Amino acid sequence: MRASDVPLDAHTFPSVLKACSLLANLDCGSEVHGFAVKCGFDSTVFVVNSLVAMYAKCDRIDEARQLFDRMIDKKDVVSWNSIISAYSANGQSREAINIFREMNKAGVAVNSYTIVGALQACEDPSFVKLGEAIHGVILKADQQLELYVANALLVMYSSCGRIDDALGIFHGINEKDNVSWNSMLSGFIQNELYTEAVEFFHEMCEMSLKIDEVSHVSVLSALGRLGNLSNGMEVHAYAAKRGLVSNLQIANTLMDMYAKCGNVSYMGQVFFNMAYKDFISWTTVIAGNAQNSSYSEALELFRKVQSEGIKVDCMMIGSILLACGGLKSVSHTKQIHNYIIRRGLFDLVLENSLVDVYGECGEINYASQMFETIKNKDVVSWTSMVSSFSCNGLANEALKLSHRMGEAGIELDLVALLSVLSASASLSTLKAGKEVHGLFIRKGFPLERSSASSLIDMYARCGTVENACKIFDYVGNRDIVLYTSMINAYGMHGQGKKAISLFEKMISSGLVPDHITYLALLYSCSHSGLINEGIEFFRTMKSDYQLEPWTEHYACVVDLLGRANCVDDAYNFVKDMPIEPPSVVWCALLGACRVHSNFEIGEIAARKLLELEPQNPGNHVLVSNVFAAMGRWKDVDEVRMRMSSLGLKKKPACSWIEIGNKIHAFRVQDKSHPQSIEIYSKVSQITERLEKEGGYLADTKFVLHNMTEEEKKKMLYGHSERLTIAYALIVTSPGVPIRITKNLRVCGDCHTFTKLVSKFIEREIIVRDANRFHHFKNGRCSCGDFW
DNA sequence: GTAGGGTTAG
Repeated sequence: MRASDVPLDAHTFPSVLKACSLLANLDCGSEVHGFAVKCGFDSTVFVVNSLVAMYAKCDRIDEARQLFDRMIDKKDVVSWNSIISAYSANGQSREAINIFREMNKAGVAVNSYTIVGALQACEDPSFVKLGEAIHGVILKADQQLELYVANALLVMYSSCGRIDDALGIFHGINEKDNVSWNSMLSGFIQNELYTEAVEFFHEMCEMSLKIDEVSHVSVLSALGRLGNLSNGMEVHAYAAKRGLVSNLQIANTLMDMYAKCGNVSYMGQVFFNMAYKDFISWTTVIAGNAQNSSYSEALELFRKVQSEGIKVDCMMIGSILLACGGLKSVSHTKQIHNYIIRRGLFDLVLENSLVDVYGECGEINYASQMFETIKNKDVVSWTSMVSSFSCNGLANEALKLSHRMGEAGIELDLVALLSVLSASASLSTLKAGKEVHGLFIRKGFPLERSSASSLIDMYARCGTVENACKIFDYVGNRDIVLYTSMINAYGMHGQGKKAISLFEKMISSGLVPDHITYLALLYSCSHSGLINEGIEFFRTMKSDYQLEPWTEHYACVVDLLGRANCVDDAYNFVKDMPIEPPSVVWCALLGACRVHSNFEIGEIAARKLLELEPQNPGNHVLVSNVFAAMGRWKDVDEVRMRMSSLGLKKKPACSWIEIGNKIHAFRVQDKSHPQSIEIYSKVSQITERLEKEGGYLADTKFVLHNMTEEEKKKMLYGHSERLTIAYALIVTSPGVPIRITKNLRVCGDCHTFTKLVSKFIEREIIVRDANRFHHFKNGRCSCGDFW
């Protein structure tokens, strides 16, 4: 239609503008605005009102506001209502409420449209008080709530987390319509009450209400979050029967449901069958792949998005970054980072994700640079950086950063506290861990689920299994995660019998163990030398609970057989594995060969290990240790040469102890400590005493260098754990247990040395090495000399 | 001129 061809009536404009609004087509809308000006209708109130609504729907709230302001005293109630709902729909609650107040002050009589608009603004929980006040006013004026108003009240309460009030409104509505039912349904979902949502949906079905597209979308999203695949498929079939699968939003939600239920192939089928896909379809399918570890597929889909010119937004990039993190691929991450910069797609979520993903890729410098450039760091930014430090072995930096976070005035939430807790646990710093425990209490976080499990883990890893036990006893509602953490805690400390009886208690309380529970249990058995029990548990996990063992479970059994000096059986077991044995299994076998001096199988395991993971310096060190123990120096040299030709460096050994508020760390042959002279003389003094009283004889086969016996002995005296023990004996009082942490495994000679110290100097010593705890007491160690 | 639905993060 052209303004010049047809004489236009002012009443034509609202309907045309309505069409523009529905299509969110700003170009058309502006053109119509132009016509209106040309025709001189741009001061006709109902035309301007429609223009205001159109601009608001097209995300041009400022243009809408200008038009509204220009009307001055011509505004009618519709004008006020339009601008209020425009601001509400735009999430600008504060502005909507200001105008609502201004309108009241101006003495304009409000109607139900006004109330609905104002209530929408109160969907922001910080304005719920005003919402309540409006509710009160309406109740006074009318006995019976108008349906639109009642529905808006319902939504307002459920958005503010007041599901009971929402239900109250819902039940008070006499003539409920679809919107009432669907709003209630999505209210449950907003408040994470997914089971209730599904029950409510069934109630809707039973009452043979019209289940429309919106109801389908809602219930599918609830089923996805519950991971309820079978019901999800039922709803899918139901929707298909009614021809609703061609609905774009239903198809998108179906994909999300399948992804959240872990079924990528069903998701793919829906995607493939969609006749029309929007960019949310692509985002959903990319996110679904990334969440289900199909990282390369996610990246492949993103390439297609780019080549087909499909719209890309921050959410889509967020999922791509998840895939980059899963692949631990620095190059992909950098590519996406550049893409974000080129397209100007930055938002806080993406910046935070980049910190996280660079951390996961082991690029702590990039993570840190990214973190520093974020202008308005929120608690997620800080937490991402803390976990990046933590998962890259920089737990000390993680703790320091958590203090900076507090100083920056950031309120630590549950996730932040959990990541700080895990940093304290990996450092074994009981003091820091206890501080975080204190924060949990002060901030009023309930001791349950993830917080309780993490605290148990922290106390266990900090060497105080008693405290772990106290937490466990305190928690009333125990799930398998909690039991598993506690079983693991006992296992770490060589208290296998307690682990088993806790497992039995768990079974009798009606809980069903999973793979992780069995892993903790088998690990406990192997670390306590409970060989027959462990092998029996390995059998029952399959027969009683249909759990197909993972490679880690196989590794535990190899370890168990190795302890029983059944190295041949262990090797046969490995050969009979239904899956290709991974490095953990060969590692366990190699350990058995070392202890029982089985050179033949040891050699096979060593070669396999180096073949599978040639880039892991730890494996080379382990293999060269075993060759050294066999006295095969030629092979030791060969492994070392290979290491250096691959550019691999041995991780330097380090041990540390917490004294007062300070962590004292020692490296091999470390002379940097201020009391270094005193420490070395303490080592000689103890060594002499142990030689005399305990018959200690330095076992130089643990020195992996070719040098004279005297030089080798000197090397042993400078081992990091020995320096730490000597320092602890200088600065702590008799009778106080000594708790030491070491980043690698304890060497055999240090193990003997520590046992003797525990007997002749009468000191309990607890050492946490890379694998487990050693409790040295009265000349014995809880590991039974097998580690 | 009013209301309800789908995709991202530590």
